[in-house]
Amino acid sequence: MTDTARGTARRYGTRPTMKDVAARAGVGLKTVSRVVNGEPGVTPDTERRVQEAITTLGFRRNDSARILRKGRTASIGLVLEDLADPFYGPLNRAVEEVARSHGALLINGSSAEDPAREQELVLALCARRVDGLVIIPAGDDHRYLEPEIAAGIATVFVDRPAGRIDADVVLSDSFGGAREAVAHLIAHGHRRIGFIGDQPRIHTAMERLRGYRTAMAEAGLPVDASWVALGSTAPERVRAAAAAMLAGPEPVTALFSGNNRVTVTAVRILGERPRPLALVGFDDFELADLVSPAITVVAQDAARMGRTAAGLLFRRLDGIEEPPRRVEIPTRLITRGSGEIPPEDV
Amino acid sequence: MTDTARGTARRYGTRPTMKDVAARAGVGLKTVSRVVNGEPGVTPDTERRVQEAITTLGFRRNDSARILRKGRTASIGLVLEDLADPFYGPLNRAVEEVARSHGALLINGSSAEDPAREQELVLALCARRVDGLVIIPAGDDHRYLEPEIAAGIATVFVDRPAGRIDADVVLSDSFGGAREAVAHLIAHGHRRIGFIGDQPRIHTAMERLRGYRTAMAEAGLPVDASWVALGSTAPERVRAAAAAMLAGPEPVTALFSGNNRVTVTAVRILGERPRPLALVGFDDFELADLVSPAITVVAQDAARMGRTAAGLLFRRLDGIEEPPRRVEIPTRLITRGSGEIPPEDV
DNA sequence: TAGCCTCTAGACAACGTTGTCAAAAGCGTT
DNA sequence: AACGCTTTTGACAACGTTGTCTAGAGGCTA
Repeated sequence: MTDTARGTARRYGTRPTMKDVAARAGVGLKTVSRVVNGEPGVTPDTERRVQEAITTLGFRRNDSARILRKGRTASIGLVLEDLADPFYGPLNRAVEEVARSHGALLINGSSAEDPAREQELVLALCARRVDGLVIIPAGDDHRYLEPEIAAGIATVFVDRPAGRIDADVVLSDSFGGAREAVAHLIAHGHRRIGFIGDQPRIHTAMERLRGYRTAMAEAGLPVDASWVALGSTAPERVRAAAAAMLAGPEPVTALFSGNNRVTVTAVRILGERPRPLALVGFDDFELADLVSPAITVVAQDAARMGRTAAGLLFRRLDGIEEPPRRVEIPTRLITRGSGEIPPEDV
Repeated sequence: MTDTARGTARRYGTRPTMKDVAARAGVGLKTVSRVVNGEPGVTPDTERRVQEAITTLGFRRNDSARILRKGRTASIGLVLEDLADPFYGPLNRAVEEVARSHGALLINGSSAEDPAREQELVLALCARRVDGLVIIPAGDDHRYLEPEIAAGIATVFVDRPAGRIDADVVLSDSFGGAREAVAHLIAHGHRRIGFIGDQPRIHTAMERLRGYRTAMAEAGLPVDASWVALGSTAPERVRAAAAAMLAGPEPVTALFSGNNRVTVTAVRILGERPRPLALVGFDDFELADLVSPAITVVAQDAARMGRTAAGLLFRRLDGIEEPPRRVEIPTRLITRGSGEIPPEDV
């Protein structure tokens, strides 16, 4: 093969470069670059020759080199808590769609709710020079991001606010949603209501607790210390918390669960009890209408949160300068039955 | 500031490079590289000076440049059908974990079940020179990947086999699972069983259909053409298909649903009917035990599929040469009630 | 003290692309 | 036939890192 002699042969594991294509087509390097990028100023005839060489050699532009040269990577990073959590699926997908519409790829990873791992992941993404970051924070101190932001990496936080730095953030109205949920239970006659939520260091957990307390206070109801349980969302912990609230002479007659994992466990507990227990869960889930009783929930619009966050990110990337924004996405109470069980039935 | 004069000042949006660090620390470029990468042959004193400069300037290695130089990107691509589909959550997460344990990042995207979009996404990942790809194929012709594979990009297909190329693939035992499911219904007395599955161009849909037909044939049961409906998994389509099977003088007495989206709709339909209908679904889902009746399913181990696929990928990346493998992950029938309803009750 | 060896350090090229600039070619006008 | 203009083309440097190679410093032995 003449190519071998010319030095444009392909060894296994070695890819042809623009130089190879140029040699093959008998044109200059830059001309190949122009063809590959659809830049003007190339004769149809030359273009054809280059295209031919590209096809024969199986050339594909090396974006690593392009990125190095251009400075922009056309990729954004998404750091969330757990890729397997159904709550993040629609959010993930929404961010991807927006990225795609801007021609960017999505690099993502799970922090597993571990601040150290979050930081490690975020900095790895920064080293890759992603153009921007969408972060569902696990930690509560993000000052480590300051040099990165100063260097131009746009950053938007979702679901929970950033810690100790000023950045865009998109939140659900946790406080309002929780307050509405608890007020709903109170309206149906409950006076002793338990709250099982996520770890206290998680912002949304505290906001939902605040909503709970506010609704109780507004109704003039006292809150017994034993009615509030914050901590891990592991089923055993949730079971233990629920058992504690349901024991004793004055058990709670209704439960407000702070997120979808807690809710699922709570539904299981309900199913095992002889008599129903009123329940409202924060965050909707598939089939919530099919279990019996159907579960009343405070629904968050995860897809909208993702879209909003990614939209904000690309606004920044498009160079729009404005002070950091805080966007709150409203929640919606969906009544299905479990929240409307009166205390007498419990 | 002396730095300005020296040319090592930081402008907004410009990051310090190793050159800047070197100038600041008064050492050579390569020495900085050695410190950054923990290579030996640097005096403790020199190392300290370099570290100091790194911290002051807020330097972070540019991995784009590193990748260009080294040829490996330490990242793998994952292309799946829909990031928001709960079935892919655990798979996604499992792949991520394996990637992480190998020090690689995960770039992913949804094909939305569109072959053209799959190809576009895959080729974009190849242009980024990911080290390997895990693909849940939407298309049925993957010859476009040949040059990429020849160039050394490792590729593993999951859930469905590759089309017209020879590559590693990790599958569920769709045939066996379906056969077992239908045999289970037959064992409970059903003779007219409907199958609602995914589009015929999807490999798993056909395999499950084959399992269905085999089980029926093995029991000596005829299959009426109207009992089989392949197509979109949109709720309306599934409803229409079910309605057709349940109409007429000889309606089906049991339903076998070909994937979890179909199952969810089928559960809804069941709930709306005055009398129960036997149902077995392919693919487990959260709360399948809590709806009533609880749903009997053929469970796939998505996490194991992801782990296996990623494991295979990294084996290839570690240079292990062997002919393409086809791994089949067994399924498991989980009986919960809906599959054990006898035909008389229907 | 000369000779040799080891260890630290830096100069330089290379990875594959794109931006800049200048040369060459084509064409119409005078 | 000479000039100027536009269009096409390619040479070259640069992006920020790492691998190779060599120089210099320092210590040890003969």
